[in-house]
Amino acid sequence: MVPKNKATITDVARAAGVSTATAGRVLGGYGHTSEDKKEQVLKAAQSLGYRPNALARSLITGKTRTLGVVAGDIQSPFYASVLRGISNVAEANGFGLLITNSDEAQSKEVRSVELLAQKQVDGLIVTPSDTRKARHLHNLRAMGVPLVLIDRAVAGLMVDRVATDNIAAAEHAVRHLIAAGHRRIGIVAELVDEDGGGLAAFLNRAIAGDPIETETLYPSWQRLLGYVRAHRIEGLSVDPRLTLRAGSYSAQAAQAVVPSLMAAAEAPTALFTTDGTMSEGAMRALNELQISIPGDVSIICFDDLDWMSFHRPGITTISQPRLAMGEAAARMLLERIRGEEYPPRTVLMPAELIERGSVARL
Amino acid sequence: MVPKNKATITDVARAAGVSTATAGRVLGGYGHTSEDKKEQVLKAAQSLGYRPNALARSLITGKTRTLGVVAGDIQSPFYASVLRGISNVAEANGFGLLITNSDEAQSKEVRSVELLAQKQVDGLIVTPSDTRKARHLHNLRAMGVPLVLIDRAVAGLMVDRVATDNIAAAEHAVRHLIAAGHRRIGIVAELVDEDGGGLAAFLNRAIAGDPIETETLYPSWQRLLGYVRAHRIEGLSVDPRLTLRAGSYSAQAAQAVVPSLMAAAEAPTALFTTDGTMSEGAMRALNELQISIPGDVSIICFDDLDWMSFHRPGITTISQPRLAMGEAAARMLLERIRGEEYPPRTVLMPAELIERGSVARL
DNA sequence: CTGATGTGTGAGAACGTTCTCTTAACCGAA
DNA sequence: TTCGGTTAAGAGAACGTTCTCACACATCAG
Repeated sequence: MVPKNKATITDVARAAGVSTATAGRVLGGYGHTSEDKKEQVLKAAQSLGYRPNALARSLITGKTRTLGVVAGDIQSPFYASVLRGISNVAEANGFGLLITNSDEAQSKEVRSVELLAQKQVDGLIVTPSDTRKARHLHNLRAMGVPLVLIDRAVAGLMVDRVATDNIAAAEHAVRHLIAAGHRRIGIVAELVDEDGGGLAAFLNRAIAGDPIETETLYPSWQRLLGYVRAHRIEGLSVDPRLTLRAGSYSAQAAQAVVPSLMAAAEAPTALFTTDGTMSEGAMRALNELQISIPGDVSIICFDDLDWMSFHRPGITTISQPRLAMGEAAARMLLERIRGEEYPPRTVLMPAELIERGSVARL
Repeated sequence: MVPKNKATITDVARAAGVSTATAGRVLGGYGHTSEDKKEQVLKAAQSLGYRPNALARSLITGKTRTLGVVAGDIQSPFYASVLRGISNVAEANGFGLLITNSDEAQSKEVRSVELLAQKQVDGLIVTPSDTRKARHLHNLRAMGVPLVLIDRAVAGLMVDRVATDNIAAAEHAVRHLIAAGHRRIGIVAELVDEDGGGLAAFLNRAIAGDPIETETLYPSWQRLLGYVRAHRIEGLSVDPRLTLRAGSYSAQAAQAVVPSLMAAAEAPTALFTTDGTMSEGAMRALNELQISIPGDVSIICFDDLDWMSFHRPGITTISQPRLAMGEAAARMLLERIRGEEYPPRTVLMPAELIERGSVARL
């Protein structure tokens, strides 16, 4: 029996012959009620098909039991996995999930945050699209809205954060290539929006070993830094011509930038791609150029995608724990929502090198 | 200037020296207000950092401008793309998106729907995990909650629905294999929860050309039906031993079931996998068995995944418009929410055969 | 017997909006 | 002048809950 027009707590109270207060106590599970009244109310609720209105409840309690997420693009394997991780712990705690895409554009991110804030989410998980300016995020903090950052940091924004240890992971990958005898290693990276004077200046500082503020670096720059550090450690010089900047976050951009490098006089013997999208673009380019792996060129990719294990040859990758990152972020956010107080925490998750068949020994 | 404690419309009204009614009219954009009052209110709102509380608004208007989605698993490429499509039109219309996973388990689906209903979403998009019984969905209809189904139908539930034309697409794929000279074609399908007497009985009815209620068939069964029909049309008999049922929706299950078939006395010369997950499992198995494509076996996959275009050889696939499906579903839902009345619509989207290099001519 | 403590119940306020009424002013037409 | 219509603005109800308060009635220690 499902009535067409929804029953409210007042209807239930009337049907059960009690006050709305008592009905609320039974149905909301707070306060004290006698067994018989409880039974009456429950029976009335059942027969009326009562469903609590979370809106009204939230309005008065000030809690929505809803988390807001601003992801770059739900569709990409990275965000899809992270979201699943977030969803797992949200669900386990009875929280809903309001999800938006920023497409890595700050204007969209700002609109998303505004939407989520108006809907009164209890907390937000954001992958900020700009690591420098982010007034909307500072505002959230000032308003006391719990906030957790994933994958990127924001300068001066002291909040919880979870990310991969990009520098160490990239360094590990490149040293693995060097250990296999490779001396000319190309890097295919997004490297959008250079901060502090462009790619050349960054490379010079990195090569010279100058101190660099790594926290607020974009992941692709961090991975480039790891690449440079690996060279330094192994006593190799870095050839800037081997640094391929896609300039935007798309497989097309990566694909477009690879051929020139491979056709160069001194082509690299190995490639390091700095994320799943770059990997896809690079693979597309190599496929079109009929370059064989690892015969003509070796490759290590950042982020282990499904196909890499059954591709021939298997692709050697840096596997980052995407699901666990989402879960960690959600758990940290829930702690903040519960009111637990810590100094802002940064969780750097280790990535794992998975050796398959895409790296040749020279 | 961002005040710590949030300002309400009452605060704004007081600061502007008007009634809450007038402030509401300005800030909510309804009714009439004079220019000077409007200016005062806007200025007050600005300086107080006023942000409307969507909860309170929704409570009284009865509209939340939020869509609920119950997907199987956000993480899978299929759902990720569909969700992105939904998200695109939701966002364009100023709607939020509350997303949950069912993992294809009805118990979780029921809990998800309950959560979303309590949060008073204006409408729901669901990929029902059970096409037979779905009381919770019938209840929604009875309560007048707009509902759109994706990918699957539910027996007796007359609501809008968008899906791929699975039977035609599968038939097309298998006929393509037959045209290439293949006579023994294996099918790798999920085929969970047989309805009406199991796989053998279903095959017999399909082979005999008996009428079959196709609407409420699960996609993998529909694709199996297309497979059988292709054989009928081409005058070939169907060998039930070539029907591989994974029995659950996971790549592992698909992977586990392939080796026996390939080792059989009369192994198939071609394989048809009925979805992305089955494709992945089959590819894993073939890779482990060192079976080469298309030399040892040809393959056509259902659902075009990213890697299929740069895999060597390129994988010939049936490409279904996942993004467009999500967009269509969201658009239909928004129409219903706006109150437009039609008889329940079923949108069957055509899938496209993309020829690449995984099918050999015999 | 008194006071303190705890349980059970209801009346009514509160949450932050929008909605419904009412009043008032103004305008032009009868 | 009177009437109807439009525009502007405020008072207060309404949405469906939970919260606060008050009160009645136990029970129990001193």
